[in-house]
Amino acid sequence: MEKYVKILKDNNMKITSHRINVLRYLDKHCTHPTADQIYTDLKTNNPSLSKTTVYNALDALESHGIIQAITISGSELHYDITHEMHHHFYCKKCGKIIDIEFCCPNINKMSEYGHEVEEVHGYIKGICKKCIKKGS
Amino acid sequence: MEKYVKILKDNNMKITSHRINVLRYLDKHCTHPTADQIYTDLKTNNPSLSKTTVYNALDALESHGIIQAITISGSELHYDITHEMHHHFYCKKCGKIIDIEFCCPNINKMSEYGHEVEEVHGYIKGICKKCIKKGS
DNA sequence: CTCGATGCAAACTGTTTGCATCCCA
DNA sequence: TGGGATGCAAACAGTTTGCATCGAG
Repeated sequence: MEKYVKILKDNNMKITSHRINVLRYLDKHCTHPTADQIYTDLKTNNPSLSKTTVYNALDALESHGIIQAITISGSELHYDITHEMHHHFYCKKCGKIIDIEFCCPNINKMSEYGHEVEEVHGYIKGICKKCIKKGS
Repeated sequence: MEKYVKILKDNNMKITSHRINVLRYLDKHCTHPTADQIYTDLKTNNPSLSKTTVYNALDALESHGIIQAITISGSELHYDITHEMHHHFYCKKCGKIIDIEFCCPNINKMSEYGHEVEEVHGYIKGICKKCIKKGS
């Protein structure tokens, strides 16, 4: 059984080819794509695909905690497969999102506040290495 | 000279009453308001105020680093006066944004990556204390 | 007097909704 | 076969843009 089928099955989600494709796309691309990027890329091999379906699939996957929405850009959502905690760097110039491998040890302190923590996002914004080089 | 006038002057920004009002609003309200909330509240005492002006003022203040846009909700921008580094908790139920007083000691590690860091945002999402109580 | 700030309306973008049809379980 | 998934179009929300007018410096 394919890896993605298993993930869907384990989460009691109906198995559809679109969901598998979206999931595989996010697994294979570490670019933190937007719904539109996923839609455009998948549509080339699957012309009947609708953008609504991509939104539906992303919502379903997110609500099961399989993927996460990244709100770093402020204008559109980017998506990431949920795995070990890591942070993100957002380049204000080229818009690229880069994985940052450390994470904050103070997160455990959150329990002191009495809120129920479901997600932790570390967003660092600035100018990326490449754009600095280009700019100078 | 009023505090807010000084801030604008120090940043070589033209002093206008709208900008002062937006700045004062953000200083007095720790609610991380959206552009629309600021607009609605300021409009009651200043009926001729336009939403475009609020957007312009927020953009100008942000580009000078006086305020920061918070992208935690994913659907609309919230604003915060820039002061000591702190993080934010977002309640998925009531939508409230709550200040979190700690910040991550690993931020200094960012220099290792070669990117130029301008902003650091720590976003924690879940269910807030009040909503937990209400829910049970 | 000049250039940036303002206000209005229209445009734009990403996302959501309504509803008929389709297809997995 | 039933209920959730799909696809299309229209609706929506937040933000941006164009442009004429206003007002701070």
